[in-house]
Amino acid sequence: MPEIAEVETVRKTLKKQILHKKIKEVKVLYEKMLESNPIDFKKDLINDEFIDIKRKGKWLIFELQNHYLLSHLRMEGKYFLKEHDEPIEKHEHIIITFQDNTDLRYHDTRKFGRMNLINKEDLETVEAIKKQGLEPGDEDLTSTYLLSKLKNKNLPIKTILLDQTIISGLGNIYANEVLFASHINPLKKGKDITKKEAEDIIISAKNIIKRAIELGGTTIKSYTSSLGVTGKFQQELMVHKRENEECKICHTLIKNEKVNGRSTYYCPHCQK
DNA sequence: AGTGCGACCCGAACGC
DNA sequence: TGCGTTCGGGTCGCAC
Repeated sequence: MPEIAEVETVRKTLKKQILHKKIKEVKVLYEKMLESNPIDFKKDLINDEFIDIKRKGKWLIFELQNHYLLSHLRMEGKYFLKEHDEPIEKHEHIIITFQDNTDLRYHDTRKFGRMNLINKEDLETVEAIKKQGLEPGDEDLTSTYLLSKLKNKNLPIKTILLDQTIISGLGNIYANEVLFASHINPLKKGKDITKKEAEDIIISAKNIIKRAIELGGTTIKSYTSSLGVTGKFQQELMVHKRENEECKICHTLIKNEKVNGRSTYYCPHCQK
């Protein structure tokens, strides 16, 4: 499932391959995928071209001459580049065809991903983008910032780390890994996090995300595509998806329990 | 305002 | 074997 590292990898990979190619056809095979009206979506994309691809948190922001295409991959979204004459596969929902007869195809098994085509001047008004917090790669993300957000919070720190308005881009996998690296129990309440612990969280988040991006993301499920995006970070996971396996540090069995409805993996010995 | 939870999806895993 | 059921996961929107 794509987290920020995968999204960043997709951004970089696509950027090398689709910029400045004129769009000649757009197929929308699953309309609920779009926040926009499908008719306008097609009309506005055709004859335009991608001129840059940016990212905000887990949102991909495709810049065109006149619009931005916002795309969130959620759990299973993937982009493939294919020749236009290749058969359309079951879960390909949006197909953008370029003048050179190559397709950019959006594939999403569970149909959870979303796209939104907006006018350029409206980017600042899109709530989903506007409310994103600081990113792990952002210099302004400091323990002071995090502590200010944790003050008075009764929620478990694990839940808070998933709140994209505080830290943008940490998903379930990285939240589990960051807390392991910081030796913090996932259930510890936000308001009880110390300055030292907040520092550990920030340092771990920055390191883990940086490392994951270097390795091209996590991708538990195999994710080979025509883009050549294959995550290697899963080999470095310390707790995530390792229930009842030994902790790589102390050999205690890793636990998995739901915290606010989300699978939470931790070492009961290393994360007291 | 802060918090909790169902809905959105469908393949995989599980139960019988 | 084959059927039916349950589960998961990021985000939104609604209820409290």
